[in-house]
Amino acid sequence: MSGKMSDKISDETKPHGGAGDEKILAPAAEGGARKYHHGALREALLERAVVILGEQGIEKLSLRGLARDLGVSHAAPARHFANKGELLSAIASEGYQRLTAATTKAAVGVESAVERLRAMGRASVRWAMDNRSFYSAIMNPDVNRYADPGLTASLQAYIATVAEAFAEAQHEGWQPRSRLQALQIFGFAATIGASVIFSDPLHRKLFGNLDDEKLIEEIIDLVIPVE
Amino acid sequence: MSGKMSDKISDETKPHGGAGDEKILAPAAEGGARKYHHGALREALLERAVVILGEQGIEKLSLRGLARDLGVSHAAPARHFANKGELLSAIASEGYQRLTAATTKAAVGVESAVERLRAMGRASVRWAMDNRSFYSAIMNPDVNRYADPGLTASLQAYIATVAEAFAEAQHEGWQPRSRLQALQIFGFAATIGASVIFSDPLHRKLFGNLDDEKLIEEIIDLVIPVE
DNA sequence: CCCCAATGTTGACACTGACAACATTATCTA
DNA sequence: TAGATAATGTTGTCAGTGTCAACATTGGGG
Repeated sequence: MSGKMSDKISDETKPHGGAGDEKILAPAAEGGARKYHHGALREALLERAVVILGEQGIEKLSLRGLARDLGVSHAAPARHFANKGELLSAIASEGYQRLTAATTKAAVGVESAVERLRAMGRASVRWAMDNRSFYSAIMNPDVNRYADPGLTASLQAYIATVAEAFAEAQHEGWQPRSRLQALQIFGFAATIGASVIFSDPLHRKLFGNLDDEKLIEEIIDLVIPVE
Repeated sequence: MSGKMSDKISDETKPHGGAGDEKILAPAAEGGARKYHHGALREALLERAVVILGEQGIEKLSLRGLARDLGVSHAAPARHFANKGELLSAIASEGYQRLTAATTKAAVGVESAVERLRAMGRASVRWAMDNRSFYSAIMNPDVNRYADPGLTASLQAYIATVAEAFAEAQHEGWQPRSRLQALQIFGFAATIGASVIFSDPLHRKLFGNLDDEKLIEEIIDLVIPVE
C-alpha cells in the first residue's frame, strides 16, 4: 500500500476489458493485482477502511488515503460515501449486523432461555475482542452522534435481538422479582462495559492480567446467575 | 466567536499593561472582553475545546478553530498542545480526575463499605450523564489508543479508587464466594456500560423512555445486591 | 447502436496540521 | 534596574484533507 505501489496500479486503469458484472482486470504484466474491481469500489473502501481503523485509528483514516491505497482518484470515494462520517456509519452498521449475527448464532440449538442468554453474552464480548476495528467504530461517540439511518437501524436490531432474549428468560421464570426493563438495561450495560474492558488495549493494560475465558465466565455468572 | 469578533480582539493585542501574574486586559473600548489572559491560554483552550466537543463532537474540533475562537494566532495552541491528540488526552485526563473526585466525594461519610460502593456507582453514572463532553472524550477509542502518560495515570487512579472500594466491601463480608477480581471487573463493566447507555443520546433514544433515577437504582441493586 | 445512469477523473479552493523564523512578554539574576 | 533567557505568541509557508464542479469512462437497457 505504498505510494510506489499506487503508481503501478494507476497504470492498470487504462486497459478496460471483460463483460458482465464480474469486472476483473487482468493482472498487470509487471505483476500485482488491481486493488478493486471497477464497480466494486464501495466494498473495497469499506474493507480497507476497517484495516486502517484497526492499525491507526479513526483520526488517521481519510478518504484520500483510501483512494490512494486502492489506486483510484482522490474524489472517487465520495461517489459512495458523501464524507467520512457516512463511511464510519457504514462500518459501524456493518459491525452491528455482524455482532447481531454472532449473538444470534450463539443461541441456536440452546434449549433453555437462560442458557441462551448466557451464550449470547459470551458471544458478544468475544466478538468485540475479535473485531476491535469494528468495535472501535461502534463505540466512537462521534460515530453515534452523526449516525445515519442505516446505523440507527442496525443498532436498533441488535438491541431488539438481545432484549427479546431477556424477555424469554424472564418468561421462563428467571429473575421474577426484577422489572424486565431493568434487567435488559443491566444486561446491555454489563455487555458494553465488558466488551470495552476486554477489547480496548489501554483498559486491558491498566486492569492488569486478565484471564479472559475465566473472567468472562465469572462475569456471566454475576450478570446471569443460575440457581 | 465569529471571525468578526476575532478581528476586534486582535486589535486589543497591542496595548499591554498591568503587572504581576494577573494579566487582565482592559475591555475593548467597543465593548467585549478578551477571550483569554496572556499566559492563561492553555486553560482557555481546554475550556473552549470541551464546549466544542459537547456541541459538535471530536471530528469538528481543530486547533485552528480554537485559536480563532480565542482570538490568537493559528499556531499559538501548538505551544501548549503539540497536536490535537495531546489536547484530547488532556481533556480525558481532566475528565477522569473529575470523575474520580465525584466518586470519592460520594463515599464520604458513608459508614458501610457496601453502601459506599453503591454511592460510588450512582455518582459515576450520574457524573457521566452530567458531563457528556468529558465522557465522550474519555470513551473515545482513538483518545485511548493515543493516550499520553497523564491520561494513563488518571485512568489508573480512577480504577484504583473504585477497585479499592470493592476490596473493602468484600473484606466486610460482601459476596464472599466470588473472586475479588471478577467482582471488580464486573463492577467496572456495569458502570461503563450504564454510563454509555444513560449519557449517549443515540443509545438513550433507542432504549426508549428511561426513568433515570429509578433505573439506575434498580441496576445498582442488580450489580450490588444488598441482602 | 444510442441514450442515460452510475462511476471514476481532474483541477481548484478552503481548511487543517506542522514547521521554522521572528516578535513579544515574563521571569530570574547580578 | 538592566540584561539574559525562557516562555509564549505571531507570521508565513507547505503538505494533506475535504469539497465541489466539470469532464470522461463504464455499464445497462431498449
